[in-house]
Amino acid sequence: MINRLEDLLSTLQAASTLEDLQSVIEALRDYYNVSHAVYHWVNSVGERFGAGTYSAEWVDRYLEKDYLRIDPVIFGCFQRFTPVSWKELDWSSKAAREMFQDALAFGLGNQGFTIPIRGPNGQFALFTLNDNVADEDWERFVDQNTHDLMIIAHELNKKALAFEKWGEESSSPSLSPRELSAMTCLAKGMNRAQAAAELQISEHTLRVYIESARHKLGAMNTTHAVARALSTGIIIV
Amino acid sequence: MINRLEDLLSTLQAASTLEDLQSVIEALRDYYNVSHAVYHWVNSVGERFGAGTYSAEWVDRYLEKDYLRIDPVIFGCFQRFTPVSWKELDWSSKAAREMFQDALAFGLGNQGFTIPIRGPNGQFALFTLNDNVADEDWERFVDQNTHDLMIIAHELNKKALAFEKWGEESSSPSLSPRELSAMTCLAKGMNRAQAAAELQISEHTLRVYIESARHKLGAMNTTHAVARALSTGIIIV
DNA sequence: CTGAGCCTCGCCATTTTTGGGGAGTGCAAA
DNA sequence: TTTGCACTCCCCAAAAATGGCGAGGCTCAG
Repeated sequence: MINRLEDLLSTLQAASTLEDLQSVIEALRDYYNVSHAVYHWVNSVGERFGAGTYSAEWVDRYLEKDYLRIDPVIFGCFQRFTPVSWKELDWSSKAAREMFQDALAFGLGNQGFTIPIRGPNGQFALFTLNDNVADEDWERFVDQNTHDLMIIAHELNKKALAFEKWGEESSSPSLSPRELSAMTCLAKGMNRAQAAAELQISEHTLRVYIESARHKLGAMNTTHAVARALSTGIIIV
Repeated sequence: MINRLEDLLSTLQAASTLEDLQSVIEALRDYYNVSHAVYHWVNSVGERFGAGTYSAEWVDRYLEKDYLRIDPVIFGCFQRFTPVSWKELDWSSKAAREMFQDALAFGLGNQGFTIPIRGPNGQFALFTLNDNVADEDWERFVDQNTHDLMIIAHELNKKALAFEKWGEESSSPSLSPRELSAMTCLAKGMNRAQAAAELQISEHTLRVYIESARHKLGAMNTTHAVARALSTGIIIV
C-alpha cells in the first residue's frame, strides 16, 4: 500500500505498461480510500482507452446501454473547464436518473468527483473518484484534495497520451508560409476569390498553394486539407 | 507583497475585474521572483484576452510583426499536452530565432516556461513565466514549481473563462448526430457521394445535413463549417 | 553554380458543390 | 395535443472547385 502522494506520482511516471497504469489507479483508490477510481478517454466513437476499478459488469452495461450518450458526467464535463462533483450536474433528464439508479445497483457509490482533461487535437479524457458517503463529507473530501487530484489527472493523461502513441503521426508535414496562409484563409471560410484578395495574389497562384498543401498533407480535397492542418495544429483558427 | 501561495490563489479566486487579474499576475511575478508572468488566450484572430507583465512595446511589436504565427511557444504548446521550458522547443527556423533575439532586445529573459491550457469549445490559452537565468537554475526552478504553476494556470483560465463568459455567447451550437457524422465524414476527406454511401443515405439527404450544420455553425461554406466543428471540438478526426 | 523549393501568373474542360424550390414521417418535449 | 426538431427523399441551374497543361524569377544550401 502506497501512502505518500509523491510515491504514487513517481510510480505513475514510471509506469510503462497498461497493467502498471491499472495498478496505479488501484493504488489511487486505496490511497484516497474511496470506492472507485477511473481514468478514461472519451471519443465520439467510443472508449479507446481507459483504466479503472469499476466492475467489468458495469463497464459492459454502460457500453451496452449506450450510457455514454446520456451520462451527465460526460456531457457536463465536456462543456465545462473545472472539475465537478456529480451532485452539481444536471440530472433532470429521466434517462439520466435511471442510469444513476442502475449505477448504484452495480456497486457504484452515490458520490462522484470528475476532472475533465483536454489534450491536443480535441483529445478529451476524464478522471473520476467515486464513493459512498454523505454529501458534506464528500464536499470536504473534494475541497481538500482537488488540487492534488488535478495534478494526478494531468499525469494520468500524460501517460495515456504516451501509450496511445499519439505522436505516431508526429511528422506533420511542414507547409510553406504562403501555404499556411492559404489554409488559414480557407479555414476562416473565405472562398478562393476572397482568399486571393486577402493574400494579394492571383486566384491561380492561390490554387497552386492549395494544391501543394493538399499534396503535402496527403488530403483528398480542400476540406480534408484544412481539417488536417487544423487537427495537427499547424494552423489555428 | 504576497508571500504565500494560498494567499495568491485566494486573491485570484476573489478577482472580479480585469484589473484584479492583472494585479494577481504581477503578484505572481513577484512571488516567483521572475522577470515576467503572462496569461493569454490564443486565437488566430488575435489576442482576445490576456494579462501580463510584458511591456506594451513588446506586445505591440509582437502583434505588429505577426509573431503569433511563428512563435515556437504558441506552436509547440498547441501540439503538446504538458508544460514546456522554452529551451526544449524547436528554434530551428530562422524567423523564430530572429523573434527570440527581438524579444531579448525588448526586455524578455532568455528562459521561459509555458503551460498550455485547454477549455471547452476548443478554447486555448497559455500561462508563461519568463526570466533571465542560467539553464540549470531554470531547470531547477521549473522542477520545483511545475505542479503549483499548473494549478495557478488552471485557476487563471477559470477566471478568464468566467470573465469572457465563453459559455454564453460563443457556446458551440449543438449539431444533431447525423449532422455530426456528416461533418466527420467530410473532415475525413470524403466527398458527398462517399459520405452519403458511408452514412447509407441519399446524397441529397446528406446535403441537407451539411447545409443545416453550416447554418448552425454560422459558416460560409463547407470547409468553414468543418473547420469550425473541428476547432470547437464538436467533432474529432 | 546548380538544383530544389518557393512565389508568381494564365487558360480550358470537367467535376463538384451550392442555392433555390418542395414533401412526408416520426419522436419527444412543452 | 401541438409544436418543434430530426430524418429522409427529389429536381434544376448557377457557381465554385479541381485537374492538367504551361511559364518565369527568386533565394538558399550543397
